[in-house]
Amino acid sequence: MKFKKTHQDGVARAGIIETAHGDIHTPAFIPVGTKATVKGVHPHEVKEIGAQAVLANTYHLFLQPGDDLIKKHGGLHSFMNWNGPIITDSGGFQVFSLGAGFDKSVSKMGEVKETSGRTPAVFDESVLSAHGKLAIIDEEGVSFTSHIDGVLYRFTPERSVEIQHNLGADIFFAFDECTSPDAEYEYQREAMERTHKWAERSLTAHRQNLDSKQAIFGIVQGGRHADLREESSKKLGSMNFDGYGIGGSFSKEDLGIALAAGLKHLPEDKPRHLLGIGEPADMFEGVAQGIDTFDCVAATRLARNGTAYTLDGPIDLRKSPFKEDMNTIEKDLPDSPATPYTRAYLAHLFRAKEMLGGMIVSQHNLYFILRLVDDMRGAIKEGKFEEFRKEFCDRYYA
RNA sequence: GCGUCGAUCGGAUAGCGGCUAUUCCAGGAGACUGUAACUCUCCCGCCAUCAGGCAUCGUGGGUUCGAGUCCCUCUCGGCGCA
Repeated sequence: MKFKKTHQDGVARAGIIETAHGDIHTPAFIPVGTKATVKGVHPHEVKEIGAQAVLANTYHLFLQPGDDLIKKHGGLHSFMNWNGPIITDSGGFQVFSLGAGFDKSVSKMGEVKETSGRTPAVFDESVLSAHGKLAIIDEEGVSFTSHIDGVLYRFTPERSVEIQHNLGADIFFAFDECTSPDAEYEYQREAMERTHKWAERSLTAHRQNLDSKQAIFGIVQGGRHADLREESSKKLGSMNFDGYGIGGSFSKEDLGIALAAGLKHLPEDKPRHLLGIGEPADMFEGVAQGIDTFDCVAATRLARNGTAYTLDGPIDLRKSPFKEDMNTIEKDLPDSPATPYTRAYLAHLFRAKEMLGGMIVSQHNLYFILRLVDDMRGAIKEGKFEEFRKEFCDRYYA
């Protein structure tokens, strides 16, 4: 993998990530295909809509169908019939969503509230069940029970690298710990330091495999604390990763601060990915601060739940006003895959629980977000990024 | 006509003498950012200063400390026999 920066507009930048399976022109949005499928959208449609790459998940594919099977199949590209670039996430986010975030209403951008919960360093089924969680973290790694069949497994940084080698993505992430936004400062520091150690172990494990042509990205953590973020970026930036991810969760207001501090000491000539962020305003902020790529489930999840992006903000097609709305989702995006359909038809599909509704809107939402980031790239090349940002946001958030 | 069974929120249901009448669907309003998510939450008789208050199980009576639950009347409907 190679990265070339081609344009600069303030701190925002445009460039090209070259992989064995093709180029990614950045800034770019990478659709999420957790279980080797972008939910509800055919691979050829994902391509036609304009996706340059997809992002799959180590945890999910390890559990089902198993990384060995995918290796036997010839790797993820062959398995899912996607011949473009593929990125795999390490499973670190699942440590959060199945551990600290389990059975709580904490999400990636959740409200911040203080609690005193600490994560025990012991692990077996009884401890897991006693804590009502599916994952427990210790210094060496994470023990977790499968959400599918309850079997106990263990991930370490080395194991995550091994699995991701079997999956064979062009780019993969080092195993990290994604903390809850409501964890206290001391825990954020502890988790960040653990993530740093895991990053070193991941890097070492990866470089030992001389046959691998895969690129490895390290993940900056530190929660919503600027000092931790800066420390994390300094530490990770000094390691020889091929690129970097900005991970974790933070309240919406803190995203800008976490980005500024988290990107501060990363090398300019390596790509930066902002993990799990896909709201337009947040992506504008990311690009403005020098982020090159994003991935996010929002486009497809919202779509399956009936919400479609429009240039005037999201609309929930299940709501009563759309029952007899004969307009298309977004008349100002005539090339959207959803253009041939009226809001009334889509509203009907959702009410009738027909899967086609979610499929069409998934395509539309992906098209909307992909195009938005493409337009950001175009604006950077013309030196008009901030103008484009203002123009879009003035209408979208009006 | 006789007998019998039944009538509970828009629909379907639970409820067999004891707090606030159950659940599902439909309807309404929200949520969703490295996907345990085609999911989840709340509302769905009336009033409400959001604490609560007042109603209500086809109708009208009755028994009882207490009735959707038991008894009688009527109305409507299903079934059976004439």
